[in-house]
Formats: sequence, structure tokens, C-alpha cells
Amino acid sequence: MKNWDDLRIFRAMAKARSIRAAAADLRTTHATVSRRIRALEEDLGSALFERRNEGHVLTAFGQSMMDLTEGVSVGVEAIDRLAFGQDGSLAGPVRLSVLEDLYHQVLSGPLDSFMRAHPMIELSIETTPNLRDVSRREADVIVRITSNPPEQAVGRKVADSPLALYSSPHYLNQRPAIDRWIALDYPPTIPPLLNARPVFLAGSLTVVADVLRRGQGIGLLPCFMGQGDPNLVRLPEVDLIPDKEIWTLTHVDILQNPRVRLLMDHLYRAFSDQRHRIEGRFE
Amino acid sequence: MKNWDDLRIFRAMAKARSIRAAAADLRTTHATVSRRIRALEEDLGSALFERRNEGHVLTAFGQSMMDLTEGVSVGVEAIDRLAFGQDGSLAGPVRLSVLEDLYHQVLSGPLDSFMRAHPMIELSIETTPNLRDVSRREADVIVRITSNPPEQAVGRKVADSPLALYSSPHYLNQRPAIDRWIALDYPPTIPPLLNARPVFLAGSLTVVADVLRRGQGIGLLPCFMGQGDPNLVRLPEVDLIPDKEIWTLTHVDILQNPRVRLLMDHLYRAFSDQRHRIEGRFE
DNA sequence: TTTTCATGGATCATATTCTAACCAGTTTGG
DNA sequence: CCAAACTGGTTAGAATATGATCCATGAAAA
Repeated sequence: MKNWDDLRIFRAMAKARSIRAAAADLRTTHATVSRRIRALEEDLGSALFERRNEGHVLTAFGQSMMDLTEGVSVGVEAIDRLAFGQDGSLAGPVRLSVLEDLYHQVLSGPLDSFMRAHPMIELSIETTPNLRDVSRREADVIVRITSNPPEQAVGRKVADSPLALYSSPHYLNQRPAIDRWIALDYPPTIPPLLNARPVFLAGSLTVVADVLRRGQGIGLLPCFMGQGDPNLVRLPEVDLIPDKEIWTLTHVDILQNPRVRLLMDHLYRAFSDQRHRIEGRFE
Repeated sequence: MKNWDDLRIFRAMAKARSIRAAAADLRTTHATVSRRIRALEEDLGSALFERRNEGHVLTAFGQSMMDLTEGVSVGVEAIDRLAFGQDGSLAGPVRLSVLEDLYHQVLSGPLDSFMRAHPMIELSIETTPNLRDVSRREADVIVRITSNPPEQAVGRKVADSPLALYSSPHYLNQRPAIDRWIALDYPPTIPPLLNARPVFLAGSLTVVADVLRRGQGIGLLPCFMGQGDPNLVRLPEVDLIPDKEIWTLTHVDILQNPRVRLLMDHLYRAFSDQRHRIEGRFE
């Protein structure tokens, strides 16, 4: 193999299934990706992709290649973790992945103060709806709501995240006989124990909370979203519903990195400070 | 990791322990190796080598890196084999590794005719005293004298390689009461069953054979070296001494390659043609 | 249908990387 | 002891890879 780096381009290409998309992932241009893939095919002596109208699709040989590069990729990721863990400098990058709602309701303040306290740490925050995998180094630290934290990850459960029923104070004052039920479209919510009918299926919890604040009905929210909100009250007749847990996680290999440690500690403290509210234990 | 190809340079450097030696292995210049290593250290954020007067030596971090790159390297080698095996073309390279003595005594003719018969096959022959590993793709096909062929290798035992006692006809005519013993310096040869004293410890079998041809004494040679040589005769009072075996080997992954098949078949035939002589069964 | 959008190929100026050459300092061998 | 053959560093100029741009094509969207 003339140039091992071509494997990196190849993997991006195989995943993105289009030269331009791969180029975007690799932060380069489609001209470069096209050239490098061609060079790799030349070097290996066989075609890796079939150029079809609907996109580039792996040949059988390309598929075998993809399987084999998996091991190479895992190896490179381990190297990245080793290097990152080895890096003892306080100055440098750390990447954090947080659920968007959790960022808004719990972490926006603490992360702001973290960045002010450590200006030499280049903290980049990614808010996503989906899991980022610390072992693949898609993120260095992740804050995640889950019931079973992934293997190879180390960290702490920082709080329980129970659900509760909320509505606006105004709605509660003139509550109808049959409650108006505001819920997530997906995943499908458990049907209410109350006398209620669905009137709004929202795409995200942010929307659910917004609709509730406007007095449109009652609905389930994690306590970290409902508790302490002046425009929301918890319905007293229903208990807390145990749900998932909140974990702050990283990878063993990079736990030694001082930036990671600082961030983890800061997150632990932030959750500790707000734990009562998050777990719905007072208002 | 910004550039996976730097791992290739790093491994060469770690093995060669000098920038210039690594550059020679990589067929590039020491300036390039120096710059790439520096770039890699920059990227990883830690030093990989300690620059000392007696050469570059791995740091502890560099050593961990080396351990991890081993897996990456194995993966890349598997990819190389896959590509080579996939290549169905009759035109292209094949690399053969043979023991030098075996080349001279058995294979020089057949390999010459092979290259004439298949001019589009770029056969490169490496004659070495040491084992080349087919799984590391240091060679595509190896002809080796061994008693236990390595794992993962496929191929055939093409002949036994017994030893016998030889001297020149002239020496035999005026043989002294105490024989003059010509032997390898290393590995230490078994002491002769005869009445003999060591007079020459040679560095290679070629030298042993040459000294014997000049009538300097008697000595052990593999039959493929002694048998059929007009200037050597086998001492009749000693039987053949069973020793190692000759194997023609390649790797499963590249057995499909037509150039490899052609070469293997040609080698099988060459050994088959000369098997009687190699095994000392006539003269 | 027409319009819009995204795709991949091709081209060329630009940036980057590599090579060749020379340097000074060390070790090795005669 | 000196000479030769190493070592790695540095530089200018050559070779190479890259990125911006334009283009034709084909697939969705209006």
C-alpha cells in the first residue's frame, strides 16, 4: 500500500456513498476525494466503487476492503485515544456531546462558566439527539440519558431522570373534565392514567414543553425540564414516574487527560448542584 | 489523526532507529522522514522519539504507539494480500524469496526460463539467508529449507534435503589417516563419526563447497549442493543423513493470483525434475 | 412539463510537500 | 592520527497535491 491515508478517504467515501458528502466529512473538496479514491484503486489494481447514476456503491471487492479497514480504523482510534490521554497540557481541545434539552435546562450556565474559567481549553460542544460513541472518539466526554451506559465507557451516574405530569398554572385553574394530552410523536408515550385525549403530537420535548407553557393541556416531561419553570406546575395527584438515568461518560484511555478531568469534575458539580430539581425532589 | 500515512513512516523510523535508515527503507529522503515524524508528534501532542547522539530511541509514549500500530500494520497487510489476490491480471509483479544456495544449485535455470516464458510477469527475486514472512507480504512466494513450515502459509513440501559427506575426487585418492574436516562456523555442525579434525570453519555453505572442491578435506553438504558436481564425490562409507525439508510456500489470500499460481507450478515442476539429485538418490 | 438542486468530472492557479544538495558534528576503521 | 562513512539539520527549487471554479448530467420538486 503506497499511502495508508487513502484508507481514511476510502472509509469516508464508503460511508457517505458520494464523493461530495465524503469530502464534506473529511473537510476537503470533492476533487481531492475523487483523485485519492482513483489513486487507491490504481494502487490496489481493482475497482472499489461502481459508478452508478444513483451514487457510488461498493463493489464486492470494495466491501471486503471495507470489512478489513474496520480493524485498521479501530487501531487508529486507539492511537488517538492514547495520544489524547497522554497529552498532559491544560491548553487544547476537548469535545463534549450533550442532549440539546439537557444543555438548555441544566448545562448552559455551568458550561459558560467553565469556558470563562479555563479560556485556554478549547471546549467544543455538540448538541445532538443521538448517542456519540466515546470509543470511536466522536466525542471526548458525553452527557447522556440512558438506562444502560455503553461498555468501555467510564464515568458516573449523575442523577436519576424521572418523569412527571406538568401543565401551566392557568390550564390547571380551568381544567376540563377530559384532559388535553400533549405528547411526543416518537417514541410513543405511555397512555395517561387520567381521563385524557391526545391533541398534540410533538416532534421534540422542547415543543411539548412550549405547548404546555401556553396552557394547551397536560403532558409528561422529565423533571429537569418541568421542575422550576415558573410557567409550569406539576400535577399533584400523580407521583414521579421513574425513567432513565443521566450519565457523564468518557473513555478510560483519555481519563488521564487534565482537560477531560477538569470538565468531568465541573459536570459532576453542576449536576450535584441541581440534582434535587432534576430528580423532582422540590420546586 | 490527521494523516494515517504518518503511521507508516513512524513504524519504519521506529524499526530503523535512524532517520536516514528509515528513509532508505521507505525509498525517500531523510528530510521527508524528519518532517513527517515532526508533524506526527505535533499532531499527537507528544514526543515519539528521544533525539540522542547514538540515534533516535522511542520514548515510553512512542513505545506504546509502536505496540498499537502493530495492529494497524497487520490490518494493512491483510488489505494488501486481499488486493493482490483479487488482481486477476497475468501482467504485474511477483516477489520470490529463495535461499541463495538453493537459487544457484536448483533454481537459476528454471527461474530464467520462467522469466523468458512470461515476460509480462515482473518477477523479482530476493536471495536471502533468512526467512521472509509471507503473511507480512515481505515476499509473495518463498522457497525455504525448514523442518516446520510457518502457520498461515500454504504450499507443498517439494523435496527432502538430506546431508551427505563430500570431498574432491583428488582428496579421496590420497586420503590422509586423519581426515581434514571442513564445516560451517555457525550453526555448529555435528562432530564427524570419522577420524577427523577441524581445519576450516566457513561462514557459508558456498565456501564449504568451494573448499571441498579444492581438495582441502571432507565435509557435510546438503545433497542439492554436492550431488552432480563433477568436482565432488560422495564418501561411500556414510549413509545419507536426513535433515530438513524444502518447501515452496505462499499465503492463502494470494493463492488465487494467477501470477502466483504460475510461479508455484513452475517451482513444483523444477523441484520435481531435480528431486532425485536433491535427495541424493542417484549420481 | 420546467425548475431547482446536487452530483461528479475537468481545469488551472495556488499551496504544500518532497527532493537534492550542502552543512557540521560523530563514530568507525585503517 | 586522519580519512571515510555515518548521523541529522537546513535550504532552494522542483514536483506534486490541493482547492476554487465551471461544466454537463440526472434526479427530485414545483
